[in-house]
Amino acid sequence: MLDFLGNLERTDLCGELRAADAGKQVVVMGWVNRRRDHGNLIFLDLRDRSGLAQIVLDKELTPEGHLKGEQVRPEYVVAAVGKVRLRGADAINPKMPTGEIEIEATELLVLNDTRLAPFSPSDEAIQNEETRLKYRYVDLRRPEMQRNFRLRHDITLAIRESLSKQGFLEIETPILTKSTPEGARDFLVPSRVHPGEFYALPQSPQIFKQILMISGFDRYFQIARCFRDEDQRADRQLEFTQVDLEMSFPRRESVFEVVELFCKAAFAVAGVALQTPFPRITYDEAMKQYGTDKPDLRLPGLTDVRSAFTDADLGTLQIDPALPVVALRIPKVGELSRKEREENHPTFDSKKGAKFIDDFKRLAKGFPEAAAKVRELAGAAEGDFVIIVAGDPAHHIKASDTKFPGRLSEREINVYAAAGNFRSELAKKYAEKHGAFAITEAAVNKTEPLAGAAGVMPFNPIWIVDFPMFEYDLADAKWVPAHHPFTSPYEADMANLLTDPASVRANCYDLAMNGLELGSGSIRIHRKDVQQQIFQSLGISDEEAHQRFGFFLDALEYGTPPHGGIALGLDRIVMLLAGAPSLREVIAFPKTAKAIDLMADAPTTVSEHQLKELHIRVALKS
RNA sequence: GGGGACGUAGCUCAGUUUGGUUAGAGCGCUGCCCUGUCACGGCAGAGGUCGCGGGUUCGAGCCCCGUCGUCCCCGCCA
Repeated sequence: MLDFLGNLERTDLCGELRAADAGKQVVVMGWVNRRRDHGNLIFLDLRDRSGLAQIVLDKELTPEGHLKGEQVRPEYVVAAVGKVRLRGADAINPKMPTGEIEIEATELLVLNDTRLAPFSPSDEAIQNEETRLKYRYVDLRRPEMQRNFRLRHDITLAIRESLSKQGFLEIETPILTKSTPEGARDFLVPSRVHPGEFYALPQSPQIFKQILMISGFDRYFQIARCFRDEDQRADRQLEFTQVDLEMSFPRRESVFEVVELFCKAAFAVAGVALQTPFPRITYDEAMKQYGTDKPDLRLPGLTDVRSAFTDADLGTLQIDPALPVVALRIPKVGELSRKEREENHPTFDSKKGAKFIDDFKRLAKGFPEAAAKVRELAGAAEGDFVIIVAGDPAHHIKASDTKFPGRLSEREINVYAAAGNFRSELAKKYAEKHGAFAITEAAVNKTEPLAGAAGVMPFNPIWIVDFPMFEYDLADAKWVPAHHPFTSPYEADMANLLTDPASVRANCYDLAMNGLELGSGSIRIHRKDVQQQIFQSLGISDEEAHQRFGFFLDALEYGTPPHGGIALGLDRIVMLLAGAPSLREVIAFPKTAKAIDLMADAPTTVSEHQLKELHIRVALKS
């Protein structure tokens, strides 16, 4: 028999009660976490979002309450009325924050019962994702999840506060907007009123925020939902949230300062201190030193070890002498057996036209000097695992060898990237041995700080700058923008737009942290003549440009101030600070890798009637 | 679109190597007992389309083919 709540009002949250509350008359409400029935004495652990408190139901004190206590089961929703009392010295539970007290109930109301859940929020073991997502409401009751969303709230609030203080206005932009053929696949929404026409969900508020600058808002931000219809990853969902901002009259440094300030505030609420300014690295240097444009600074980077080998050595080893020869080093891994090394081999992306040497004993037999020099150059200590990655002349790949002065060739980038991928995969695999990630775990779990490798911080932000403006498309033999076409080139490089596109650097920047891309932005083009030059260098006619971005190009002609901005992945920031392995841990209702909402059961087919109203006919591929 | 891992009780998993009687364990669940537990304890019990379909075989959880689902990765993500 269930009880009504009536006029009963909650006075306290379970997890907040302390010894100082002893003697206080309280009403607490929540879920039964566990029940321990001793016959005439029943203990309930009552859980609400603040934590647990023990309720005691004594048959002598409250025969009715005790009777109800016999009936309740885990996850029943109950209200307990009673008095907080200190536990006897031998009954104190030091493992619980509320372990010094308990609530001596005089009344127990059973507000709701429950079907047997497929798992219990009090379970320690991680459930399989399918079950967790289907019964997300139960999953979200788990203290870890409650903590993640409290953290997400606190971070979002800190960012809003920081940006507001820095003079940014939060302005909403449309969710139903116009499809632009650039970038990712759009989600389309059919128009009922306009047969055959579609809105698109925004991939980002990019064009709108630029128009807000033209509109004179000077500093805009938005915690913006974005939609991209692409395949998912652990750090990528179809819909995700960006901290999106744009500012007028900025130097690049002004954007960096704004971001560094709000990041500092956001990380501070998680108890993490970030050092500002964040370090910077050029795109080329990032590729050379880390083999990626989102480096993880917690581990040593790549080392150029070309000088350790003579041309003859490289010939014997069948290494391309014109391509980079780099060493990657994973500290403290110790000696690996042949079998252990071979298990790592599938991790290496051989499609990039690179090869590796991980058998140093064998290398040292044939090339003792080179092997020693490589370890010396890489700064390898005893027990550090070193691998050489180099170009494989035998492996033909579709990549350009064309060397544009001052720029890495595609094949060079491929060798660095193969080394970079291998580095981060091995770093993950041997995390326990090198210990460089433990300091991050300790920081997010707020346990005692562990000693990481010397100088290693738990979170390592870094700005990546000086990206190339264009990439060469081999298939179509033309230059294509590496970024969206409103990204400004450096003023100094503009003269080369048509004569030497390879040398043009984009005035854009990425923020990376611990191997994750956190954000990306740029100083935009604000002048019509520059925009035209860019289109011209991309081979886009005026007519075509207007068809694709018409309204925006119009707006550009009405007094556009110099402006620029950035967007940071809020979900990824929270994921990092929560120490979560996937975005799904910090998004309340995420989708699976196949883009399904297992709880709501979306997507689904819709009725003929709905389709008809939208002028849509479904034609499935047979 | 491609590659890989996984799928056995409500949950976590063992059993699959080498096919062979009635498929097991822990937790949870149900009933009874228990006044100081907090992962309470004790006794008894229920619970299985071994993801699904097909094949091989005297016989399939185990072998083969297909398929579905979850996860990870490549492609993709201006």
